[in-house]
Amino acid sequence: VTTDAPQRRRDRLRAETLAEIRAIAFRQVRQEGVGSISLRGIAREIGMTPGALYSYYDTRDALVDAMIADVYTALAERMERARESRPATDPAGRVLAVAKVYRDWAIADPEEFRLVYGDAVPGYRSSDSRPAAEAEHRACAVFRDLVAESWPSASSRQPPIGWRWADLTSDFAREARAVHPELPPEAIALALRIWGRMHGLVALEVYGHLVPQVRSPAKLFRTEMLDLCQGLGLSGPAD
Amino acid sequence: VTTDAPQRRRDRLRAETLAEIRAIAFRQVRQEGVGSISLRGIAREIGMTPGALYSYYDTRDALVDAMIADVYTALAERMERARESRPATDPAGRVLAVAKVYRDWAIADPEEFRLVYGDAVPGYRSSDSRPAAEAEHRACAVFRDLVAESWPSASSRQPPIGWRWADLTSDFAREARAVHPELPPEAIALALRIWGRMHGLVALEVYGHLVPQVRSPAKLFRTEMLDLCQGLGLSGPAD
DNA sequence: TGTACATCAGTGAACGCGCGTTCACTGATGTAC
DNA sequence: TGTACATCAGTGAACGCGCGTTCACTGATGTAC
Repeated sequence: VTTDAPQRRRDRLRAETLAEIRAIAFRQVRQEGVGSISLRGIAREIGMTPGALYSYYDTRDALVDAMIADVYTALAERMERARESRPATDPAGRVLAVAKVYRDWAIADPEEFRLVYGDAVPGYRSSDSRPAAEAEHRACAVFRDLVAESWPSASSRQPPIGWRWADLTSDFAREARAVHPELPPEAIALALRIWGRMHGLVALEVYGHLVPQVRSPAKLFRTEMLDLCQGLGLSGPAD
Repeated sequence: VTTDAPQRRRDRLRAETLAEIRAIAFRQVRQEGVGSISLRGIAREIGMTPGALYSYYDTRDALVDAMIADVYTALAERMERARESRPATDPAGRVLAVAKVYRDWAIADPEEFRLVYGDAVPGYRSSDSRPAAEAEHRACAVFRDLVAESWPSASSRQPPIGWRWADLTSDFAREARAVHPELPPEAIALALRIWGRMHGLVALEVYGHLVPQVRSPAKLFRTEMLDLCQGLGLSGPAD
């Protein structure tokens, strides 16, 4: 046991440093904005030489990737928990809970929102970071599950546009059919539409486009989400 | 007449150079992305010294301001024309026409979309550019007018959340009441919600978040817009 | 317990880069008599 | 028509800046006998 304790000590220190780098990077993003993530800035704040960071992240974009994955994963988890915070017998409550988490997250930390859903960093190109893709996948799954619960009442209210499985990407369609064999492609399209609907007002707000018009964006968002539930044929949340 | 012709010649040349600067800036935005607008890059391409640009724009941000105003104004005009491309007796057609213009514009030139609705440029802070604010105002007015035409059928379908004029900014509320005295604050909130609804899927698409899921984002968008019309109590467009 | 060696976190200095902005200037274009 | 002057577009060089990244190195931490 004692033989590998020292080894573990180094590992632990390394993990701590990694966490510290990320923490400082996040603080900078929150304070300076997403446009000013820089290794040199982080190095300065952590009290390290810029070069030293390269034993932790191969490149600046790798760090950004990791940050995006972190943020997106945390969001997906919160969305999952939000959905489960209401009983399955209260589908409207579930929709509203997820919506609230989505907006609260974005408004509490707009720069994190920008990191995930905006331009990220000047030179940065996404590089198909696997963890970020997985987080997005989980978030989508939440919308899909919400639809599954609402489908009994929502199905009859869909616009008259036929959807085929081929309209979705094959991976996405395959998994949807595996998890919810009872759902038609229209339902999956609906899930994406719900996502878009939550996203729209939040994106406008984060980028400052609602400020000149509305005093209470939260109320606007809630109105929109109640309208959404209505359109799904759900009665109001069981509050 | 001949006395000020030479004066005019210089003015004309100056105006041409101004236009050329902007044109090149736009080309760079479209090709290199919104993150790489730089005076030096423009100077290089136009065949000028960087310093020379300072007799045309006081600062880099002034140029960005002007570009945003240009783009946003063009969008607003297209939206206005789209609305008027259908008769007032076809409110659904008008909504769909505006929606189509909004998405087509964004997809044809994603970088212009980013310029207006995204992070713009790294160091850039908006500086409350008047022309851009006016363009946004015009775009909002289009949504407001769409609602005015749909309100007879839409009013009874609003979610049960009371809106007061005080929930809107005073300028915005004042003008809305002047132009459409018959509309309640709920209608104005609805206009903003419609904007958000068009914006959501488009923003997700532009930033690459629909690619992994859906093969035909255009169809998804159209489905959503038909659902929107349905929710407004409008019958299908008179096609 | 003590010594010889291996690992590895972090240093310090340098590389080349592109950026926004300023400023004294040149030389062509236009103006006034 | 011709000359002296004013305007003004654009030059060229420099300023200071911060960035990502590389690399030979030091010195502490851990390992093996």
